[in-house]
Amino acid sequence: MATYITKQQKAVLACIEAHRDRCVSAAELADELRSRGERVGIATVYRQLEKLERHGHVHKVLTEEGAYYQYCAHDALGNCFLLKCEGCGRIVHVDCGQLIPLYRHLEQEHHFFINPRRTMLYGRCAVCREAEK
Amino acid sequence: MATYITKQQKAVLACIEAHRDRCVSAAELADELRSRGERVGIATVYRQLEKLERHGHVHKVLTEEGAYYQYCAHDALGNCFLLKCEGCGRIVHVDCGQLIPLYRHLEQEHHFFINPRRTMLYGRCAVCREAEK
DNA sequence: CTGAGAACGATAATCATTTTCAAATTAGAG
DNA sequence: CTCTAATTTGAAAATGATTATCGTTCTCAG
Repeated sequence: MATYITKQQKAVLACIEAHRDRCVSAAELADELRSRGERVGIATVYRQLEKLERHGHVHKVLTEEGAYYQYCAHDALGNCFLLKCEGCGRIVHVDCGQLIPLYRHLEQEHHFFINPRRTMLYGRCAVCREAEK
Repeated sequence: MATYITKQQKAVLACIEAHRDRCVSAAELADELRSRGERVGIATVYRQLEKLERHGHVHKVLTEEGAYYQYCAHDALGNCFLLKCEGCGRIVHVDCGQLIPLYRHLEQEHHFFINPRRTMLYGRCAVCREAEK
């Protein structure tokens, strides 16, 4: 066998899945798991998150304060992309076909093949935009 | 007076401005400045980059390998965006209007206002794509 | 039940970035 | 030009998130 299924593995997946739309750091996840009585080292949390990211179950988001992770349902890919508000930090999932023409253009004219799982657009959500006036 | 104008300040700005479309790390900038005979410490490079970013002269890009900086002419925005190849790590600077319809769509339908300076699309460049077959 | 291989966790190592602080630099006043 | 106070610098130490190490523990096919 190539892979063992461990209780830590399940625990990390379950914990990040429980958060759904919120982004959490590795440290937050570790703290939460420990407060539930799970015995999980921070290194394992990082290892699991990396594996989950490779398999497309989790999005990794880079920020000034370090990396954040977010659960990502398998079926919502392809037409789905991510927006992150620079104001409130919230990550918005948008599921619409508007990106397809852009992806096609980049492939044909610029020979670049987008990975939607990894791509995040930055900007301001309506609330923060309004608040700044 | 609130601010002194130093030669290091001018040197950092001139150096990153000379790169225009390329992204450079703080270490690369420092090396280049030193190879030109400038006496500049790495801490000062970081300090100047931070100041330049605050003033909107420079665009900071976060990657797995650390931060990259790119000179940003005030007028050349909107139509330009960044692609990063997950294979070779190269950052491609694309200047075309193809993103405009998407931005407009996001504003009108999803009430989200994109910041092109922060946004980076991830994927595979033609070379890496080909090499993987 | 067993053992080889996989995963674990504590801790050390890494490395980009930030902070510290004495010395050097700047610019306005005299 | 000279003096001085405030700012900036750079070498080195500190920080802090992430990764690597390695002996121990766990998993599961046989």
